[in-house]
Amino acid sequence: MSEMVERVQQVLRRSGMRLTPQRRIILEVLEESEVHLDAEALYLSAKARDPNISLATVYRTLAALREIGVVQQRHLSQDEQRGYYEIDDQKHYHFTCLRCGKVIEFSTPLIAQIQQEFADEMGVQVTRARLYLEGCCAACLERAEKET
Amino acid sequence: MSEMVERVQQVLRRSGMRLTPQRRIILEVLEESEVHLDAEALYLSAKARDPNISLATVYRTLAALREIGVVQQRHLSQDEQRGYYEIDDQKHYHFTCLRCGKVIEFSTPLIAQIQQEFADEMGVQVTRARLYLEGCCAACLERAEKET
DNA sequence: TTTCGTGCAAATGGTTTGCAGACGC
DNA sequence: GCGTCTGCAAACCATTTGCACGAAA
Repeated sequence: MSEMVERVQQVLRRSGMRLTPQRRIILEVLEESEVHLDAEALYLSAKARDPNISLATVYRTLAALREIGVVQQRHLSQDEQRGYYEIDDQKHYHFTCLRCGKVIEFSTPLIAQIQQEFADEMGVQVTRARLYLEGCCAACLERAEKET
Repeated sequence: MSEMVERVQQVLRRSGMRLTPQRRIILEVLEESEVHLDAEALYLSAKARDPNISLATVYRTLAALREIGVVQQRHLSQDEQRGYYEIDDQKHYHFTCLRCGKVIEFSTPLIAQIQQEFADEMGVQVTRARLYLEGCCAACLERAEKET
């Protein structure tokens, strides 16, 4: 069992929840995936390991994992209402190419600074920051250039 | 006619679209609203001025306005899939209190810096940045304090 | 008089839920 | 055994769409 899955088991336990085979599969798929998965994609990958798993279980597991802070839901583009899911390793952010859909992850210390400054100024507590950049990736820029 | 509405009319024209009474009402509601509206709330406010207006028209208008860059759709909390809409005045961001739902708008020059640095580093073009902070507002922090 | 926009109602699609059985502690 | 979890199917709800009519250039 991966270190991450083990950690999640602890957290689940503390909330009176269980690490079932289905939940383990979903965690593994999330952990191994290179790309950002929506519920349907996650369901299909999970189904490959356990043909009996149901989409409802995927959603319920995602809800449970979000509740305990293990998984984050993303809205990668402003024009999409579907959710994408990933293990919450906190401090990384996303750039989405509006042309080809490619997603690039990045990080920056400036977000922590913004968070800090805003919290100090307003007397609030900031527990999460989401930053999404959108635009056109290098490959698409190049392709657009050629077409001109 | 407000300056903003007039400006929008130009942009609509350029795309072969019209500024109908319904669209004007929706723009006015968006412009005058203090809070962030979802489609349903926008529909109700618009209906107060024109009882015949339909929810479908609200959605179609929002889609049109987003297409020409006049309106932005927001996902104010990670746990909500419903969209909230506002006139796109670009450089301001949102803090949402997860306890009471209060939304605070703010701005910071650091986002422009992040955008710039990322674009330079990766050779991409960044056309939009969305930043959402979530946490607990001052009032809710205080209330929580008292309850302890 | 052609094009674009609207209202209505029905369809869509992602997500949630009720229920009865299965499983883990 | 008790309480949690699952699969299935039905329900939900925000959003979209087809269609026939209405309005604007």
